[in-house]
Amino acid sequence: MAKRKISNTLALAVLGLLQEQPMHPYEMASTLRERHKDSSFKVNSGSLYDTVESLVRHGWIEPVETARDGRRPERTVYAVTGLGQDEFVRWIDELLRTPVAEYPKFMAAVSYLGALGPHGAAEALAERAEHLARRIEETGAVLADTVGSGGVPRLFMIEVECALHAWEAELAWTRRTIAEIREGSLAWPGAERTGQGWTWTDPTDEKGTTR
Amino acid sequence: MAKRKISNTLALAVLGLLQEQPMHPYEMASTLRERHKDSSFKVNSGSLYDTVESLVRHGWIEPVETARDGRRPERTVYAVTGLGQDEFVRWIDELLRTPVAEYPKFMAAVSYLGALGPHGAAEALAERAEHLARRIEETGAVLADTVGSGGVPRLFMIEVECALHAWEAELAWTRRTIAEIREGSLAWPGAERTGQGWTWTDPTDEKGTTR
DNA sequence: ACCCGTATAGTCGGATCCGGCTAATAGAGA
DNA sequence: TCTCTATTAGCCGGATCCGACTATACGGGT
Repeated sequence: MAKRKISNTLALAVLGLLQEQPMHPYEMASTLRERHKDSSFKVNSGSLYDTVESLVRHGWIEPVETARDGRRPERTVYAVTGLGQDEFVRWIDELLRTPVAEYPKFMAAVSYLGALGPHGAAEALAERAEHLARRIEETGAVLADTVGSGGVPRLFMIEVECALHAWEAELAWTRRTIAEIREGSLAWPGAERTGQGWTWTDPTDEKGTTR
Repeated sequence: MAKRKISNTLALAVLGLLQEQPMHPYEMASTLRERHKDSSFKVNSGSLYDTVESLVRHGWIEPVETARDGRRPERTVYAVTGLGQDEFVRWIDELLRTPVAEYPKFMAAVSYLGALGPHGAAEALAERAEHLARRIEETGAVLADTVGSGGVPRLFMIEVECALHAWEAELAWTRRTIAEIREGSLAWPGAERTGQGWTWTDPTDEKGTTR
């Protein structure tokens, strides 16, 4: 599959907002935050202006007016073009259809879980589990009093449900792994590379070397 | 929490490898690929050399020799320093303990699931589900014939189990959502923004609600 | 003997990203 | 009335990242 000319998903958010009505960048940022979309998109004002400019260059959006209130910096209002409208839908479709490799920080750390030793690893994972549990609870509450109260249709916050589900899975894995470490069912070899391949010490076997 | 001076996790991979023995960058890349660590770290040769240089600047690693075989480009071999060793452990600990916001492409797309309409959305999700299922199967197979055969201790590929778990959760959510769309239990309001707020058509209620 | 694909090893320029900055206004409080 | 902070709005320099490229060596086929 050919690479997309614009890959930053913040551009997708911009396109989404302009689908509703023309806006200036600052309003995009505040609207995204208001709607809790800042948990699915990294809303950074610096990147936002770059992104908008890039969308203009590609002809997906265009400036429609530049207004000025008093002596405040002038705001440029943008609207989506026909091309932008099409690309918006095509892009979403593509992102949904084809999973792409992502590299979450957590995976990186889990790769080297061994380095902390069984005790340290369980400790660290336990703290993460607490954070996750708290975050899940908080997000659940937000969801309950926006969608739950009927203020916003469920579809408009479906990504929050999705994220919640993902965190729950991560929490489950984390807790299970802590348990396995503590009960010893996850063997903790000391890693040593000797010439070709690996040598490690099986903890069930007494003469162990640790690095 | 103060921001880390180096945030690219590829640096963590480098540190991890140099924990075992000194190496030159090209060997790091091939070792990572050999051990399937390239699914947790984005191994890009360009980034790798930049990363190594940055680690040197920070004094976490240092060049120990520059060898040359025949007329091939010379290779610089690096080793981890004491500082680098400490930081390695501290960094892993921090990454495990505190979850940070990440912005997967999938979440971005799910945010605008509505734009595809119920039919298109279910279609797209269904294709994703197939891809995910295939990937899970393939990865499971790899895991089985590396760890399963006893060639490598389980701890050394624990991140693969973790990723597998995450994909399974994503697949479950995806399938459940497809089902909800198809059976109509996920209401599909037509989004229209009228002046302030939205108006949407609630399929159960005839006269739209406004927010 | 020659060609082609792959492995080895690394460089470089340009695109992207982001944090920190400016600057004006509105409103709260002393 | 005067200062202090928050909000509105956007800009910019430097750090980071990555794809595309160079160049040599090696092994196998024809």
